[in-house]
Amino acid sequence: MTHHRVRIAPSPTGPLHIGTARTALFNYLYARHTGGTYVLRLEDTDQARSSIEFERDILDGLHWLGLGWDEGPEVAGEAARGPFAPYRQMLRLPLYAEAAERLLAADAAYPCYCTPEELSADRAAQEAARLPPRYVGRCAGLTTEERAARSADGRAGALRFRVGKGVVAFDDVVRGRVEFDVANLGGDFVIVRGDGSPLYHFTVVVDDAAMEITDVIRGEDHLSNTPKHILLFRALGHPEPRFAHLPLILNPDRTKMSKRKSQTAVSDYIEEGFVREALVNYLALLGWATGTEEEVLSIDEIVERFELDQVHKGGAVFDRGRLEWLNGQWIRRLDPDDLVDRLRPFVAAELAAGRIDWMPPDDELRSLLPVIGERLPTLGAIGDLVGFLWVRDLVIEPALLVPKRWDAVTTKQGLASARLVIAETGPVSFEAEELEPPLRALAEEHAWKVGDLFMAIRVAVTGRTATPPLFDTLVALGLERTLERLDRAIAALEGGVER
RNA sequence: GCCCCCAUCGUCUAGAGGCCUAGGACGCCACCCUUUCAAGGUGGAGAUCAGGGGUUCGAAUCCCCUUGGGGGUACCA
Repeated sequence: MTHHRVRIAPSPTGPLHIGTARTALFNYLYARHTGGTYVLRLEDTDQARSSIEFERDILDGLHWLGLGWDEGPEVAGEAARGPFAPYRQMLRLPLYAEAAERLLAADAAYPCYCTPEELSADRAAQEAARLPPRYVGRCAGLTTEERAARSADGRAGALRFRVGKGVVAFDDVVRGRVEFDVANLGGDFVIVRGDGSPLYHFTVVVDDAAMEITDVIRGEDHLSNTPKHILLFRALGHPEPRFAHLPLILNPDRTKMSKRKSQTAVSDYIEEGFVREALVNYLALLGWATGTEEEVLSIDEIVERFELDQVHKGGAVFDRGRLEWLNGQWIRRLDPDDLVDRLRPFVAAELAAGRIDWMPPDDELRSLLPVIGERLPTLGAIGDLVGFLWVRDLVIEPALLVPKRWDAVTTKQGLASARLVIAETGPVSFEAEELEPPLRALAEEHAWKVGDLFMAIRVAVTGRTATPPLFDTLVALGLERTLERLDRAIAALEGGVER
């Protein structure tokens, strides 16, 4: 049995994209399922667009998701670990130069001196003639003397790979047999720029060969590039890996998921309070299914069940609603202490934003868990849900105070008598179970609907109509602050309310 | 334009010739629970399996065509 080596090769030209995360996940799943090796390689040859900030965002994001790799740079900007180091393409330049030299020596590639103007003129002419764009091969047959003359002119030669003739076929693990006629590849393509820097199609093959990658698992957008890669593998004298092209993640309009039409940055999902378990679970189920009716799965359970050849062929629309549902499932499954740890930064963010006035201690947060857990679609929703617990002066919309069936006078009377009842229970016995019966009795005594009474109290102490259960909320607030808020609400009702 | 890929409820999917009068999940609707909101439970609407031809005793499943959608066509990755 072969030892599988797979890789994720992100380009630090933008923040970690949901699609990259999914590709990373599938590589991870495959490596772990087969007991193989999972490599991370940074493809930073586009120096104009690459940055260390993006590199950090990508590595941190993948770590956050729990998709650790066996070889590659652990931390942005730092050296990599593994037998094939370095794992950052800008540090591997000599390797590409050497490979380019070999291809040139074998005449598998040749220097091309065409100017951008010539090239775009060619393209324009082809377009006018309604022909597919392709390199015309102006420099393909240059003699050594002609090449020397052009170099002497000071023209920088790019290196073009000879595409040749024939059909390239391969067996894609998810798609089956795929064939391309080399004639449709667009002619000889550039592998090294005029300035000597190598291009993607070239570096990816040189590195996959050097790093002994056995299975290339990537997005479907690379399917049409695969014949170029295969040709390069052959020219370099290296056996071709197996290829598996994953279906794309789509915008709601079924085009390739993009920043323009969807939220694509993993960091944005983290900031909203999605948990890694849910994101991983959701992403794994985009384009793959267990074949059973299991839906909520941990990453280990997914590793166990994952099979690359069960991956779907068709693209999948990113459905945020389903992700939110899974997020709720996972929030409810988390260990309480873990959940407190994860919630804390979101409460801190509320404080930093000035939406609350102080930071609750961990044990307070923890005691709240039973009533807030099932009400949090995301961790970031905690402020909206119970932020009222940690503000000094609650702002209440007076009109909200009066239940639909009541008027201001009744509300005032209701709150005042409720205040009396609550005060009587005293601080020692201020518990949910003790608060409810007397308040219900109060409603009955006045022939009020309990819902109306409870709603008036709810709004008075929280400022909202949707909250966790009322009595748990009162206990969380404490006797003193409960009474204080009731007093303020009663005062606000003075002189009636417009509605 | 050319090349390649794809096609089951709105969405994610089960389905590898008879088990399918097509199953599950999200979302939606109703009911139950209930002090609000959730969560949970029960039920419902929702797919002539893109369309048309074949193959076969039998096709969502195999083949062909059409249509539709997507991706790729750079001295980007």
